[in-house]
Order: sequence, then C-alpha cells, then structure tokens
Amino acid sequence: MTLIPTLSTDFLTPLYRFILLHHRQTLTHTVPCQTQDYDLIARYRLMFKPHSNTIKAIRSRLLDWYDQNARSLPWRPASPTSAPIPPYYTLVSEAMLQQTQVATVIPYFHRFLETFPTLETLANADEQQVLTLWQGLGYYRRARNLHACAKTIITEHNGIIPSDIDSLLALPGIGQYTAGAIASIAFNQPAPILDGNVIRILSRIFFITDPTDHTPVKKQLWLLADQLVPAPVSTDFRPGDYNQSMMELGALICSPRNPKCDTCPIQKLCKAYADGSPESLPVTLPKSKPRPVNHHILAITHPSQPNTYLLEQRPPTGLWSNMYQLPTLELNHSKDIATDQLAAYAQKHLKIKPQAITPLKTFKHQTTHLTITFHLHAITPAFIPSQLKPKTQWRSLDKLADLPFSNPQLKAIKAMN
DNA sequence: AAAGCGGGGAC
DNA sequence: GTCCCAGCTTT
Repeated sequence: MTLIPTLSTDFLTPLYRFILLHHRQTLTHTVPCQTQDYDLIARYRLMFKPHSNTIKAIRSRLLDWYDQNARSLPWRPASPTSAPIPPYYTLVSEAMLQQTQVATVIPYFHRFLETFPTLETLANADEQQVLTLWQGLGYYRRARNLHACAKTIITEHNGIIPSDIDSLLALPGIGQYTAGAIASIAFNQPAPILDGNVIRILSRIFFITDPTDHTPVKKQLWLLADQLVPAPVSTDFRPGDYNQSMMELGALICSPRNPKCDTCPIQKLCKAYADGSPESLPVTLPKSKPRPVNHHILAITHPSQPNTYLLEQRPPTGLWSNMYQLPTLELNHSKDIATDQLAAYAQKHLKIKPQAITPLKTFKHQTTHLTITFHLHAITPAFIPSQLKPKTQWRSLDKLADLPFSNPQLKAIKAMN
C-alpha cells in the first residue's frame, strides 16, 4: 500500500511545494505502516486526495450557488457583466476584512476610498490620516501596514499591485491568506485561500476532528484548499469566484452555530452533516482568558485655555501603537494608593505638577487579551510647564477630528465634554 | 508554538 | 456572558 499522494504541482507556489515535499517525506517514513496507525493514515489519505468527482462536485455546486446567492458588496462588481473592480479595492478590502466581519467593514471601506481613491493617494498620505480613517476598526497595525504597502508598491512595483503570490507575500501585512485572496480575486490566479470560513467548511465536509489551529493540521488544510481551487485546465476556471463562494457559504450557510444545512448546496457531500454533528466542528485549541489590568487616564486641563487638555502619542509598537490619548499609565494596585503615583508620574514624565487630582469616572474596556479598567482623573496643574515632553501637546477637545484615538480614549474624552 | 493585536456581531 | 470574525507578526 502506497501512501504517496498524487498531486499536480504545476500551479503550486514554492511554499506549497515545500509543504508538499515535507509531507511526502512524512508519509514515506510511515510506510510500511504499523497497525495502530491505520486511522491516522486513513485520515491523511482523505485529506491529501479527495476523489476527483468530489472535487468537481464541490467546485460546480459552490459556483452555481454563488452565482445565485452572492451578496452585493462594495468591493465586488455590481454584476458579472460589469467592469472588474480595481485590484486596489481588493487590497483595501482584504486588509480591512482580516478578523473583521463584512458588516463592520462596509462603512469604513466607503470612507477610506472616498479619501484615498487610488493607491497613489494612499501612498502620499500621512500615516496619521490613515489611522484616523481606521479609528474604531481595531487591529490598527493593519492600517500602518496597508499604508507601507502602498508606498512599497509605488517605489518597487511601479505602482502596479503584483499578481504573483511571492511578491504579494513580501509586502507588509500580507500573509498567505491575503496573498491568495488578492491573487485569485483581483487577478484570477489559481491560488488557494484558508480563512476561518474555509477552515470551518473543510473541517465539516471532510470531518476533520483534529484541532484546526494545530500547525500540521493547518498545513493539511492548505493542501486540501490547494486541490480544491479550480485549475486552469478545468472547465470552471474561476478561482476568484470559487474562493469567494467558500467564504460566502461560510458566512451565510455554514455558520459556526446553527448552520443552515437545509439550504446548503453541498449538504450531500458533507460528512459532518451525515454524522449529525456539523456544529461540533471545527475543533480548536483552548484559548487563554483576558488578563485584568488597570489603566489610569490623566485629563490635565490647560490653566488658561478653555477645554484644552494635554495629549500624547503612544509608542510605535504594542497596543494602539502611534495613536493619541490623554496621558495614560498602567498601574496595577488599589485605587487609594494610586493618587501619589499619579502625581509622581505627572511630574516625572509630563513635567506637570498637579495642584489637585480628582477621580472622575471608572469604566471597563475589553480586548482579546486584556480586561482593562480605566480610571479617569481630572488634574489641575499648579503652573504651565515651560516646555512639553516630546510627543505631547496641548489640544482643544473641539479639534480632534484629525487625530486617531482608541475607543476607550474617545469614551474618556467624551466624558470630559 | 504561543502570544500580541481591537472591536463588534450573533446568539 | 460566549465564540468568532475574508489573519499577520513577533517572540
């Protein structure tokens, strides 16, 4: 019994060739197999080589379903016959859609393109303006990467977004998924994608019960996705539409909970449905819980100018990098002791000697890794400092529209007005 | 391999 | 409350 998979490598990128080679070796070492390995080997066979009829059925059913049920979205052509959208639109939408739902992205996408209608306008913009348009969307590194991406494409690719996976992967903020999405959607290249939707669908169709965020399983899923994406020789060579049909199915039918199996175009091909357990897949590794921390916000009023407060810019790395805020420090102990610490911090780091510190408000903010309790304090300086620390400035709260703030900072600022 | 990185939708 | 979302990067 041979377990060497027969894959066409004609259209695989070097990365996939590497993965494939690695697993060929793995499988070679598995032969001859031990009896206790039969289950594992059966699973590997399945994952490597679905029956060609299964592959064809999945492709054609998904494409037919997509033609009838695709949502109208701003980054899609209005109809199959209308002009293709610029690759720049695909780049922007894919950056925004990373870990973010379609409904959340739509208004941001419109505002962004209104301000930066072309790659060149984006490349020439200030990072501050790009971040401000991203305000509230989260994962702000995406905005800075997209901005850097535009600059790089202008200088190193003559302003033309590259269509090959390797060039795309070299750009900041573009990983395997986004490279595959841009190559397939914007340039109709037969590149696979693997996002949360595709993982969910593949794990259910092929009944993959291993944790899908485990690296070897993830590699198998990439190989599976690579086999399923239409190849140039096939009659239904629409890799961009096929990839989008997978994600569309994951969003509209094959949802994490309460999947609508009754209306699923590939229900008959789904092993998890046959097993009666689609909702139990995919299996994921347990995630760590958010850590509680305390952040203290200092609302320092200008002694003479009304409604004017001291602002600072956050460091270029870490949480809310490069965004603006009322001076804020992390201080993790009881609130009573905090006042002295706040005064010391204001003197040392802001050159402000507080005349009075008044607690104003406390509120919680949730991120993926932190549960932050914000403590908002009003501070009246004893005098106006002769000079300010770098990256700090006095600013009227009426004139903040051009600066990027995190949601909790906006909340604190709103409480001051 | 694991952690850091946001905010909101859906239930 | 929970889980997850058209993931990427750093350690």
